[in-house]
Amino acid sequence: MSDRRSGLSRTRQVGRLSPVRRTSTVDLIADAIRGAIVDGDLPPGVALGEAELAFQLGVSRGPLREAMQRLCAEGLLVIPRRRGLAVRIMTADDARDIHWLRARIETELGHRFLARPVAERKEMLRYLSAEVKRMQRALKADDARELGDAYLDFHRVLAEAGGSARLERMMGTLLIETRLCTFSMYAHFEVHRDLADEHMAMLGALEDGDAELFCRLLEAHLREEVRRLVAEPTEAEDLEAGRLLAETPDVPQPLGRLDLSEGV
Amino acid sequence: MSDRRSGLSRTRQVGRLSPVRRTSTVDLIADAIRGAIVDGDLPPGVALGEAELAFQLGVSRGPLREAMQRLCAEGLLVIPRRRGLAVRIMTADDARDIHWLRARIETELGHRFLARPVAERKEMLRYLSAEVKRMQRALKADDARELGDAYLDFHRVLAEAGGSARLERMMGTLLIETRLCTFSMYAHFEVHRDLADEHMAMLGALEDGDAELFCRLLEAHLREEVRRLVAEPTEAEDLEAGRLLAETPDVPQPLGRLDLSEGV
DNA sequence: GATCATCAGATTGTCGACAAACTTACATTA
DNA sequence: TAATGTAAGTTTGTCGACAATCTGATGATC
Repeated sequence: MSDRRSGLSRTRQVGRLSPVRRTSTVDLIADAIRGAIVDGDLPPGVALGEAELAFQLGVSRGPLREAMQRLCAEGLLVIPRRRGLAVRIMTADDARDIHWLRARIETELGHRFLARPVAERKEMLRYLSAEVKRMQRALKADDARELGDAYLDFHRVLAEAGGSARLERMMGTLLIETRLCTFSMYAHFEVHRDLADEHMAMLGALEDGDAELFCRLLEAHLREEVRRLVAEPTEAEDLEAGRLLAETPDVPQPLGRLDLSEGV
Repeated sequence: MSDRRSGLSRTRQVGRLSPVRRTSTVDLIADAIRGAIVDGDLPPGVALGEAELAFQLGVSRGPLREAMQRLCAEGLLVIPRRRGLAVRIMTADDARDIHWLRARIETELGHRFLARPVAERKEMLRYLSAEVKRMQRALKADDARELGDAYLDFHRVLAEAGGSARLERMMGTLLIETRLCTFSMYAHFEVHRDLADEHMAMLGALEDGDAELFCRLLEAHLREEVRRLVAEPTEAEDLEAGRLLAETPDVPQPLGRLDLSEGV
């Protein structure tokens, strides 16, 4: 079977060359849009035209539509027939669902984390600690956006600890959806003063190897997060999926700095 | 805000009309391919050309490529650069991962199921019971394919009990991946004689409202399933992602009955 | 005055075509 | 004989264009 790799298999392989990561245009576009969503440059519910978006990204409509389908499968975009696309608006039910799922997944991630060898754990703890410090700095600077980014990255690191690509992907999507909840409810970044402290406590539990405490803290945090989200009733709340685009302003908004730097 | 729905909001709404489900071509294609994967018409790892596939489906390459991206996001397809597409080959690690995730999700589904009102539960129990009977019939007839389908449907019904679209979608993908595991390891449908009995027991636990027993039975079943899958070492096992397509025969195989009946 | 029909405008869904990239096979050379 | 260089062939990635469809508004009718 392996004689197919004729030339290579008999040649001595020196060093350890990792395979080149060649990303397709569709990947680039999907990442750009995903990033724009996370950054808040594409607010939920705003109707976007394909042609306009494709022009801004510097690609034609073909690859853009392919990327749209991928993001739609992730649940980040809605594609109403013949109405372009729009970032999905999260409802209170979505918020509950997302945070409930995250609780189930992340508590398990905590267990998986603590099941790893100490060396790996130490390295990850460094990363986690760095993110907590980032939260603290952002809090001092009153930088809601930076705070939110550090928050997402903290949980992303946690997701990596699971050692399952499938799980990591799920968490990645859930985290973006989490932010979409914020945007859908508040329409802007929001500072929570106790966020850093909560995560400092979680980090401590992981350092101490106390799985149960970690789970308790995490679930409390997520519950609190949901409470904050659904307590504040906004216009987004009573939007149903069906008339998702009804509220969008007629003037197509400028998209902010959407850029696909190296694409063509 | 609601005055946008001018004509309708003032008209008396008779009966309960559910919104028309207008499926796009991309949806149709994605469903067709998904179905072909589940039916085993598209075996894992076989390289497929876009043009050929598009022709068989009676569509052009544009929509097909969009559908490909969606299925790729679901983890069912791999799209190597400039090599067309192929159904993903599941490894032993994948099998473990999938079944582990299913255990986490489905035990929770059991709890959610038992938390529902009795009336709803009864109806779902009928569906579940029907699937178990289907398994028994298939077992008598030695129909591996029918058995497998009933198995998937049983767990699909369970997924619906969760009341979370997000969770249902995850489970849907995981179930297809489960079948992909079978195809990847055995390359054909496989009859397990105790499948019906195992599910009969689970059904009984749900009828009795015994959540703990249900979870125990379910986890035992999934563990057993993994054992069966990884115990049988096949050529698919030692295939790594990188040379996924290396083994594909040079003759592009006929795709079986891939059909998009109503598409154009 | 409200409802319905008609029409123009704009946008999407789909297709066909071209060029670039990759694979495979063959010839050449050490 | 094995490895390298070259070339042809095939397939993808991308783009531009056309037609079908939907939206929104205007005008006619009861």
